Amino acid sequence: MADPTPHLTADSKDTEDSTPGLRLFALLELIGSKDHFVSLQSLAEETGIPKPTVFRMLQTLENGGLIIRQSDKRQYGTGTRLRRFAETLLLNATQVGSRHAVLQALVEDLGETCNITALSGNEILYLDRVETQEPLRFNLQSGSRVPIHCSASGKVLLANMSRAQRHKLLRYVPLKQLTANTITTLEELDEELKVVQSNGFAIDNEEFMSGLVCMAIAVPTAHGRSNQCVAVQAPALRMTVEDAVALLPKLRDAAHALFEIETEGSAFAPRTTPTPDSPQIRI
Amino acid sequence: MADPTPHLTADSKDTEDSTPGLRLFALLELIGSKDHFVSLQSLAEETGIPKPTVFRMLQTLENGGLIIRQSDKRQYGTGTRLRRFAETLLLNATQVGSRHAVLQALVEDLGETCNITALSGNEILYLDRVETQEPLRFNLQSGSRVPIHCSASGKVLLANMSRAQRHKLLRYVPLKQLTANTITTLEELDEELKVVQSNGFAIDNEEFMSGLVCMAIAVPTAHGRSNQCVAVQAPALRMTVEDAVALLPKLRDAAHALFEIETEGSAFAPRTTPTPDSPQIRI
DNA sequence: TGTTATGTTCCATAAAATGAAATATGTGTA
DNA sequence: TACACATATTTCATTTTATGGAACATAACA
Repeated sequence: MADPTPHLTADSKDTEDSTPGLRLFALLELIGSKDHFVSLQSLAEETGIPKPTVFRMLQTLENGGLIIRQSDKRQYGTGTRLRRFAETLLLNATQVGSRHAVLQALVEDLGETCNITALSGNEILYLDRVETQEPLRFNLQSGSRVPIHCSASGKVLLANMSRAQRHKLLRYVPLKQLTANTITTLEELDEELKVVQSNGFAIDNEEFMSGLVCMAIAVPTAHGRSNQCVAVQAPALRMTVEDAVALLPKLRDAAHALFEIETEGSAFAPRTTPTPDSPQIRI
Repeated sequence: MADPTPHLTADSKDTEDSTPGLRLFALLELIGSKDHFVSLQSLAEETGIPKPTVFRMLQTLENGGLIIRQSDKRQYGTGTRLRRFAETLLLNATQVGSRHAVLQALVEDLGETCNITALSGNEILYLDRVETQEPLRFNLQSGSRVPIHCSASGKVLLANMSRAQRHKLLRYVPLKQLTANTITTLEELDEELKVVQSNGFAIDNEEFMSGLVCMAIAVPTAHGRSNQCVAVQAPALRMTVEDAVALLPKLRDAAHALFEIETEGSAFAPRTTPTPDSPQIRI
């Protein structure tokens, strides 16, 4: 049975253990999150997975050298291979590091919270996020997801797609009304996206959450369509739509920096953004 | 269609893939071992696994939030969940017990606060920390982070990188001036790193915080570059740079002990540090 | 010694992984 | 525009693996 209804996991941090491989990894995460050795029994209890199954999973992990058993054979802990993996991973996360640095600099410059987002499935995924120092701010974790039709990032990425592609994607996405401003029909959305496309940026004018204004532009790519955005957001009290538009040049600079990070190797990064100097902006 | 490439993976990366779960993890390792995004094709080639299979595996990993696809959907990289896992793992690994013990012994020996640190993204992460008994001391929690360019650990790890990798990482890291001594230009930093590399240790001479002196050396690894440091720190009033250098041998012993803990299994631990007996030290 | 908590094996069944081949999608070129 | 080529995705019959209830084994404890 193909599953026509995509799961909107929203912000639930439940690990979707849809397949044995991911279950195995989840078990690994559980073991790795302890600072002490753990018994089969406790793992079975904590995960709710039957003991024989956990037993076999642990056996598999041990064969792989990912976990080890203490001398008495009854307690499990993380293995060398796993720790080496973790170290290598962090060591090579230089892209993430640079990305984060760009975001941080942008936030310090603008004084408002900024995000790097990506399209994942039919939702917008927060890749990274740096918060403003202002006491009044909205709280969204890096790694969480928001709907595509009522977020600035979502609209930018949709506007970058072909009409066919977009409609295919939106087919199973309910255009849920989250605030009074949320766009809830395909026709209206198509209209809005035309504006977005011609402007080169998208505004979320309290369409996702009342009182929250957001602006996003696409991070250019060397080839193909963009799948990432950089966005700024703030309470409507502090940032009007006009204020947001005024930040555009700085966002563009950041987007370009992100582009250069993505295309790291290429010594010379041709500016692929059309970037007309002064596009006529319609709001 | 002549197939010039024999199916044996050239890379010797062959881990006993006795089961799908481990194969999945091996794929994850391969992706995590790159400092750039990779295509399905290249993964299929490198692993020798047929494309449709790799495709499904990647799909699984993406569903689990372990990897993400960038821009044009054709390149894969490590996801948020995976990096969080790596950090948690290093912070909580089951050998923290022994690790902590080594640190504790070192602190008792030296009489000053010592840390174990790791690189995560573009920051230095405090993995563990034991405080001196002295009443005058600086307060930094285990789990907190400091900038890479003005910490002894950061400089050691940067010195261990290739020039290209380092510059990629530093390109977007603002070299913020935190004290009068902070190095704030790439040129000066490059110079300093040469010294660090030749010395085999790094000094933070009140570059991060006024009045705080710190020295760090890398914890050796069996394979690849080091991602961890052991460091000692103290108020400048109590420890001059010369004092710090005098502690070098004891730090080296501790680093070696940590190395042995990390590689617990391997009966014989070859000393991978060059460790020339008396390197000419430039300060 | 008996009792309990925990670890391990068995096995019929359900679920998942597999990869060759076909199809689709994009990318570069005439 | 069309065409060739590379890469990505879907399909599907088949093999392989995972699953968990129940039985069995072993260590821990009183």
